[in-house]
Amino acid sequence: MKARKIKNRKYHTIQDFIRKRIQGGTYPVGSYLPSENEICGQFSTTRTTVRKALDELLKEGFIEKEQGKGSKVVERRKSLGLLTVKGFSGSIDYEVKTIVTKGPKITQWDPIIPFALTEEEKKSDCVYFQRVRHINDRPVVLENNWYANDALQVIDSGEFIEGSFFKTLSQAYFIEVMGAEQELRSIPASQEVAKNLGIQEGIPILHISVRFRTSKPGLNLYGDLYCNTTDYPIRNSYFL
Amino acid sequence: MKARKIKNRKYHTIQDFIRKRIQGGTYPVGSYLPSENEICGQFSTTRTTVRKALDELLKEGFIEKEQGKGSKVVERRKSLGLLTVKGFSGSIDYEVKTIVTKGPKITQWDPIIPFALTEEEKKSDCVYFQRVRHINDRPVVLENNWYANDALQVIDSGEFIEGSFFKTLSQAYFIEVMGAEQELRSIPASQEVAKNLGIQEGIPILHISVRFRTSKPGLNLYGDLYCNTTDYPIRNSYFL
DNA sequence: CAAAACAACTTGTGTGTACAAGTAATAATT
DNA sequence: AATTATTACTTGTACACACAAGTTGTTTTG
Repeated sequence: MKARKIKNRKYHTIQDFIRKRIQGGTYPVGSYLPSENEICGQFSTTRTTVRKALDELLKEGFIEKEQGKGSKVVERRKSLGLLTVKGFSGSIDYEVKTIVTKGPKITQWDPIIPFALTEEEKKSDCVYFQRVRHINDRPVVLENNWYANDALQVIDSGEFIEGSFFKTLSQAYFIEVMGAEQELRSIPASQEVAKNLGIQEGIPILHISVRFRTSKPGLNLYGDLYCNTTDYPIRNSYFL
Repeated sequence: MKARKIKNRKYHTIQDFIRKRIQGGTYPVGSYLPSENEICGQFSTTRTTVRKALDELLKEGFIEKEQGKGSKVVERRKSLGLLTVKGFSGSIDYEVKTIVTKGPKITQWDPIIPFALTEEEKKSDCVYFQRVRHINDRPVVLENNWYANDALQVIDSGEFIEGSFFKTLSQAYFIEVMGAEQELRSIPASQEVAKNLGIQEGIPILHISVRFRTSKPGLNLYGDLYCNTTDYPIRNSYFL
C-alpha cells in the first residue's frame, strides 16, 4: 500500500515517450530518431533536457548516437548473463530454432528453482513452459521457464512474436528485462535431459539457473537451462 | 604509425585526473570526492563540465553519487563475465584464498587458448602463471593465465597487491580491464585438473576460457579456468 | 568532368545561471 | 529534553546560448 511518489522529471517523460515508440515499432530498428532540436520543439524544452533523455535511452541500450547523423534505434542486445535479452540467438553464431515442447500452462512452482520466491509469488499460481533450442537441427539446450500468474497472464506460445518470449513481453506488454542473477554448475546429464538432448546419460552438461528481473513490479522470470556444450560452447562478451 | 589525434576535451582531463587519484589511493575507497563546486574551482570550469566527467567515472564504476552528500569512491566490481574485476572473491560468498602455483615466467603460448591472437602477440614472448583458488581450504578453481611480454613486463607474484593481479595492474600500472569475452563448456575433469582440485577424474567441470581487454593498447589477458561447481556454483548478476 | 568549396543539417562540448531536492549539523522552539 | 525550524552545504534538473566537429548533398571552381 505504499503509494510511491511520482516525480515529474521532464527528461523522464521524454525518455518514456520515445521508449514506447521504439517498443511499439513507430521508430523501428535501424531508423533514426527525430533530431534533438525537433524533439525540443515537440516538448517545448531545451537540448540539455532532450540529451539527458537520449543519454538514458543509450544506457538502456535502445539507441546509438552517431555524431553528425543522428540517434539510431538498435536491436537491444545488452548481454544479460549468458543470454541476450532478445533471445538465445545473439549468443551463438549459428542458426537457432526454438521449439516449445510444453506449452504455457498453470502448474506448481518447481523446487529446483534455487532463488528465494517472494511471498506474492509463493501465493500465486505459476505459469510454466518448456523449450528446446536447436542448432543445425540438433537439440542443444533444454530450457524450463516459470513466472507468477498474478503478475502476468498466460501467453499462448502461438502469440510469441518471432518465437521469442522476451520480444513478446517488450512489444506487446512494454515489459523490459532490467537485470539477472545466475548460478552455473557443471553436472552429469540426467535421464530426462539426456533424452531431450539426444545424448548419453552422464555426459557433462552446463546447468544455468537464472532469475530475470523485469520492469513490471513483481514480475520475475525464472529459468532452468541445460546446455550441451560439447559442440557449441556458450559465448558472451562484456564491455564497459 | 598512426599518430592518433589527441582531442582536448576538458571533461576528459578532469576525468583522467580524478581516476588516477582514485587508482593511486589519494581518494581511497569509501571516501568522498571534493564537491562539484570545488572541482570547478580547481579546473576553472563550470559544473556542467565537471558533472560530465563524474558521469563518465560513474559509468566506469569508480564512484557512486549520493544526492545531498557527494560522490563516493567505491570498489570497482562491475561484473565482467563470471568474475569481478578486482578478483575472484566478488563472485562467491565464501572466504577465498589464492595460491600462485606456477610463478610468472616466460613460456610459449598455449594452443588451448581458443581466441585468435594478434600478430603482435604471436611474435611476442608469453608470460604465464597458474593459480589455485581455495574456498574453505579446499581447492575449487584451477586457473591458467597468459599475456604478451611485449605489452607488459613480468610481474613477480610477490608484488601482487593483496594477492590480486588485477589490483596490481590498476594501482601500480594504471591499467584497467575494459571488457571480456568468454567461452563456457562443461567437460569431464582431466587427470591434471583432477589432481589439482583433489577430485576424481571425469567429474563434470566448468571450463571457462576468457580474454580480458585492457586500457593498455595491445595488452590482453587470457585465462583458462577449471571450476569444481559441485559444492560452490558460480554466481553472478547483472543490472542495467 | 572531377575536385574543391560551401551550405545545411546533425551531435558534441562548454559557459553561465537559477532553482529543486536531499543531507547533516546547528539553532530555536515547545 | 525532545522536537521543530533554520542554515549551509551537497547533488539533481532545467533553461538559454554559443561554438566545435562530423555528415551529406549541392554548388562552385579548375
